[in-house]
Amino acid sequence: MATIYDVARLAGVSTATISRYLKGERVRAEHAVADAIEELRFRPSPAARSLKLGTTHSIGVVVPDIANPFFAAVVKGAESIARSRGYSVFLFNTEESAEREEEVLAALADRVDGIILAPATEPADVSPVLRRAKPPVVFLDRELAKTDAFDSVLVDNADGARQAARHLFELGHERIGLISGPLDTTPGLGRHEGFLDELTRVGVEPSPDLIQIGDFRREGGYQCALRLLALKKPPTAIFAANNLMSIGALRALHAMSIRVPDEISFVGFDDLDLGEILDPPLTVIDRPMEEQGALAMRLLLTRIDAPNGAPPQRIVLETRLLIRSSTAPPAAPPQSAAPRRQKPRNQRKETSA
Amino acid sequence: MATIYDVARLAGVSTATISRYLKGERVRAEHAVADAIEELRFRPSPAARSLKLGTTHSIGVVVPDIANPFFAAVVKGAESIARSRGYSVFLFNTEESAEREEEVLAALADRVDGIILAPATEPADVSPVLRRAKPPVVFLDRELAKTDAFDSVLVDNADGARQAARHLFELGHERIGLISGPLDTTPGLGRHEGFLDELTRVGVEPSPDLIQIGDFRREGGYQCALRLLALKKPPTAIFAANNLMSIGALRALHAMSIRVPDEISFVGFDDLDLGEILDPPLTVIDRPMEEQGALAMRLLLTRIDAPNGAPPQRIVLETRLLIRSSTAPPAAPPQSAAPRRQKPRNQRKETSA
DNA sequence: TTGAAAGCGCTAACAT
DNA sequence: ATGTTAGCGCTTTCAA
Repeated sequence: MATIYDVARLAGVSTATISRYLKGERVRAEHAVADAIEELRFRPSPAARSLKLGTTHSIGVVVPDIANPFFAAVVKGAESIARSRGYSVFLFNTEESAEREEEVLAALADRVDGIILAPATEPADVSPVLRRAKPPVVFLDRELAKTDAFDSVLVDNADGARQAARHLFELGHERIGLISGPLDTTPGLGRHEGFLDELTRVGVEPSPDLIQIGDFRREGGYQCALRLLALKKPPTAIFAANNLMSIGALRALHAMSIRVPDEISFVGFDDLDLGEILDPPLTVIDRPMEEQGALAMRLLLTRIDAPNGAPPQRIVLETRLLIRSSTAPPAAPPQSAAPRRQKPRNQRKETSA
Repeated sequence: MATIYDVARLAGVSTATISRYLKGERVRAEHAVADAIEELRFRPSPAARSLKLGTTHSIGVVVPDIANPFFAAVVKGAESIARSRGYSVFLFNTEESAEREEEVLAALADRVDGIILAPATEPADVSPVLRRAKPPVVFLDRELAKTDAFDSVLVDNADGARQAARHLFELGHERIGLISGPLDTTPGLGRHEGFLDELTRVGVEPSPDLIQIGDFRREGGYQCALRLLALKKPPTAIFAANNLMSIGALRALHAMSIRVPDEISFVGFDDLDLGEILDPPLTVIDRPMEEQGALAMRLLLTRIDAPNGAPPQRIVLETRLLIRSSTAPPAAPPQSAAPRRQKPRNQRKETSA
C-alpha cells in the first residue's frame, strides 16, 4: 500500500500538500498530485487518520435480532443513509440478551463515532459504559425511563394499539384478547396501555385472563394464543403486539383449526411480508420501518456534526391501521350490546406484488 | 480516555510491560498493572493498534439486500461467529447494484481483515479492487466463473431444484412452470439447470413459454406468475427459484383467486417464516441459512489466521425438500400418463410455533 | 523480565 | 501556498 509519503515524493511536494489536496484545499501542484495518487492508487489509511483525528467514520448499530424483519428493515434504512454520508456501519446482534448488549457496548463505545441502539431490555438507567464514554447515541424503538438526555426515534405505540382496539370494538367485539409484549419495554408497555385505555374508554375492559404477557418472540405468541383459546370463554378477537408473536399466534390458531375471522378476528402490530396473501390477509397496525432506521441515522449524524446543537430530540412516528380481512364482526355478538357498524379510520390501497 | 502511558505511570512500569501484560505474557508487576488498568478503565485504542499492527479485527460482510430473510439469516450466523472470536462486522447493503458493490469493495478492501461477499451480479472476473488489495475473501451463495482462487460457501442449487422437479413429476405433473432467477448468477443458473435437467430426464421437458426468467425479486415473481397463468395452456404446477419470487408469485395466484394446490401446485426455493401457516402451508426446498453465514465466517477467519493454509475451499451445503400442502396431484391428470404415486424423499417434522 | 525508543501513516500547528 | 515536524497510542526490536 502506498503511503502519503510515496505520493508526496512522486508528486514532488510535501505530505502536507497531499493532505491538503485530500481535504479539498487548492494546491498549486494539483495536477501532479492527482496523477501521483492515481498512479500509486493511494488510499489514506483509515487507521492512521482515525488515530490522528480521533474519529472513525463508522457507526455502531445494535439490534436484538437482525432476523426480525423489523430490525432488518431498520438496518437497511440506517445503512443506506450512513453510506450516502460516507459512514460505515458496524452491526451487532445482541440476541435479545442484556449481557451481550453490555459487552457489545463496551467494545463499541470507543470504536465508533456514534451508536444507534435498540436495547434488548430496558434497565432503569443507561449502561454505565455509555454514561462514561459519552458517544452520541440514538435510541431506536425503545427509550429508557430517565433519558431525556438522549435522542430517540420511536413509534406511537399507544396510538397504534388504540387503533387496533377501536377497530375491533367497532366491529362489535367485546371479549378481546391481548397478546402483549414485556411491560418493561417501551413498545411492550405502550401497546399494552394504549390497547387497554381504549377498551376502558369504550367500556369493555377485558378480564385479566384475556391479557397474556408474551416476550415478543414467536414461541411466546404461540403459547399466549393457546392460553387464550383454552379459556372457558375464549375471546372473539385477538390483538398481538408484534410481528413475531403474530406469527406464533397464527400458528396456534392454525394448529387448532380455528378459522379467521369467522371464529376469531385477528390484528397484528407490524406488517408481515406475506401479510396480504395469508389466508385471510392480515389486518395490521403498520409503520414505516426503513424510515425509522433512516431517521435514526440522520439524527445521529446530525448530532455527531453538532454534539451540542439542538437539545435531544424525541421523534415519534405515526402508525396506521391497515384493514384487510382477518377482522370481522363476531360470529355471535354478545347480547349485552348490538353490533356496531364498522367505520374504518384509515385504509390504504394494496398495491400489486 | 486513559492511554497506555497513563497506565504505565500509575503502575510504575513501562508501556512495554503493559503491552506485554495485555498480550498475556507474564510480568512481575502483574497485580499493579491489573489494578491500574482497572482503575483507569483503560481500553487500548483500536486505531493505534490497527495502525501499528496493520490489522483491524473487523470483517466486511457485503450482501445485496439485508431485508431479504435469507441474507438476514446469513448475517446473523456470520456475526455470531465473528463476535465469538473477537471480530466485528461491517455490514454493507449493495441494494442489488454492481456499482454500489464496487464502491463498497473499494472502501472496504483496506479497512478490514477479510470480506464475506454475496455478489449482486456475477461479472466474468473478480473486482479489480479485490484482485489488487488481495484481502481474504469468501464468496457466499454465489461464485465467480474463473475463481477457484477463492473460498466459497454455496448450496447445492441444482440438486435442490432437481428435488422440486422430481417431487412435482412424481405427483403427476407434466406441465410445470419455472420461475427462474437470472441466469448470470450462480443460484439462478444452478436452479434453472437442475430443474430442467430433471424434467428432461423424466421426459417432460417444458416448452419455452413455461420458463420465465425473473430477477429474484418480488415484483419479478409476480410478473412471471402472471405470464405463466396467461398461457393458453397454463401449467398445473409452478416452481419459484427463490423466496422473494415465491411471495410475488403467490400474490399473483392470490390475486387471480387460483386455489393452491387444487388448481395449481406450488414449490418455492427457501423456506418462509410463515411458510407453515400460509394457506396452504408451502412445500419448499429448504436449506440451512444461518449455518451458511456461520460457515462462511469460520472459513474466513481460518483463512485470515493462515492465509496460505489449505487451498481454497468450495463448500456446498445440501438442501432438502420440505413437503407441506401446496403440492398435490394435478386436478385433471394429462391423459399421456397415469398419475404417479407420491414418494417423498425427505421430510421433516414440523415443530410447534 | 524489563525499559527506551523507533515508527506505523496521517494531520495540523507553526514557520516560511 | 507550502514545508517541517510533532504527535495521535500502540507494539516491538534492541539493549540491559
